[in-house]
Amino acid sequence: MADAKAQAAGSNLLFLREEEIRAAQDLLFFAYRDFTNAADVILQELEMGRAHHRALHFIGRNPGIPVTDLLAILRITKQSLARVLGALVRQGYVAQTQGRADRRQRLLALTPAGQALERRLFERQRACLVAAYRDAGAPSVEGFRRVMRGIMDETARAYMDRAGADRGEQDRAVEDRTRAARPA
Amino acid sequence: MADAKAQAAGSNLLFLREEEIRAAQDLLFFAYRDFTNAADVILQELEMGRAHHRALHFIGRNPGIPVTDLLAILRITKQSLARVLGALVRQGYVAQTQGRADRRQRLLALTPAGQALERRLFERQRACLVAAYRDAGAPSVEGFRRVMRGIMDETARAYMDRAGADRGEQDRAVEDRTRAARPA
DNA sequence: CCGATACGTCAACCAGGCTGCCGTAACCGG
DNA sequence: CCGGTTACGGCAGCCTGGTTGACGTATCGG
Repeated sequence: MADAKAQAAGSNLLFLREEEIRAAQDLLFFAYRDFTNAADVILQELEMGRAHHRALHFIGRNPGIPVTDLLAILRITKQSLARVLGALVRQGYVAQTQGRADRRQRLLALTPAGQALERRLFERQRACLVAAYRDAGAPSVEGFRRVMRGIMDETARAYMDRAGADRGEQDRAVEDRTRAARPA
Repeated sequence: MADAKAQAAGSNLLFLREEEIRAAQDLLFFAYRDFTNAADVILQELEMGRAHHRALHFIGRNPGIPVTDLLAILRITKQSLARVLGALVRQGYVAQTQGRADRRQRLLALTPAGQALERRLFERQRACLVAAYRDAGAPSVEGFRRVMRGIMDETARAYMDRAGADRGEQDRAVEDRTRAARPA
C-alpha cells in the first residue's frame, strides 16, 4: 500500500480520499448483498422473503415488542408489515398477546417454531460472519463495529445502545422494556 | 464494556459470541439502510430509484464496461437491468459505444451529465461516510474494510482487487481492461 | 365523555426483481 | 465458410414488497 501511495505521488491526496470513499460504497453493496443472500436458500424453500426474515429477526431480538415499535425499527408502513406479519402469525411462527399495561397493544413474540426457524436462518448468516470475524481478528471487528455504528443514524444508534444494555441484565420482565424500545 | 462482561460472568461465553453475531446483523441492517437512504432525496426529485443509482455507480467506476460484466456485478437479470439502463440512456446519463475488439459489445460509460448526477449522489453518501470515518479513526476504518471484505463472496473480493489495481495505474486504455472485469 | 392512540384492513398503485421466449449481429472453431 | 455460441435487445407476464389514503374498532387518558 505504501508503494502504491508513493507511485501516485504526482496525483493529489484528494484522489486517494475519494477512492477510499468509493471503495466503501462497493464494500457496503457487496457485503450486504452476500450477507442477506446467505439465508435465501432456506427462505425460498419455505416460500418466504427477506421481509419475513427481518421481522423474525427483530421480533426474536425484542420479545414482547409492540407493533408500533417494530414499525419504527423496520421503517416500513403498517400495511407492508401487516402482510408479512399476518403470514407469520397464520403459519404459527409469531404469537400475538394483548398488552397488559395497555390492552390496545399486540405484543409480538416468536413461538417455539418461530425460534427454531429464526435459528436456522441465523446459523447461515452466522457462518458467514464468523469466518469474516476470524480472518479479520478482534481489533478489526471492533473497528468494523465503530464504523458501522457511525454510518447509521442517531435513532438507530440509540436503539442499539438500548438493546445492548437490555441484554446485559438478561431476564428483565417483558413489560419493563415494552415502551423503552420507543424511537425519538 | 469490561464491567458488563464482568457482570455477566455467570452466563457462558457462547452467549457473548452469539450476541456479538446478532449485533452484527443489526449493524448491517441499519448501516445499509441509512447509507442508501442518504441519496434518496436526490433520486426522488429525478423520479429515479436505487437501481438507477447502482447502475450509475458501477458504470462510473468502470467506464467502458460491457453489459454482461455489469450484470455479473449487480447480479440481476438482463431484463431488470434493461429497464433502468434504457431510462439512463434515454435521459442522456449513459452512453453506449460499440466495442472495438468485439463489436457485439455495447460498452457503457457516463456522459458528462451522468458524471454530474453521479457526483451529486456520491456527495450525499460521502458526507455520511466521512463523518463515520472521522469519528472512528483510521485503524477502525482498516478493520471495517477487512471485515466487510470477509463477508462478501470470493468473486466480489476478486472484483475489488482488480478494481483497486486498475485504479492504481490510472490512465489505462479502456480496451485493456474490458474483459478483465470478468467474474469466475 | 371525548380526543388521541394502537391496531387491523381494504383498495389501488408502483418499483424492481424474476422467467421464458425470440431475434439479430458478431465471433470463432472445425 | 458454415454452424454453434455469445452479446445484446425486446416482449409478455408474474411476484415481492414497498407505497398512499381512508376507514373502523378498541382502548387509553385527561
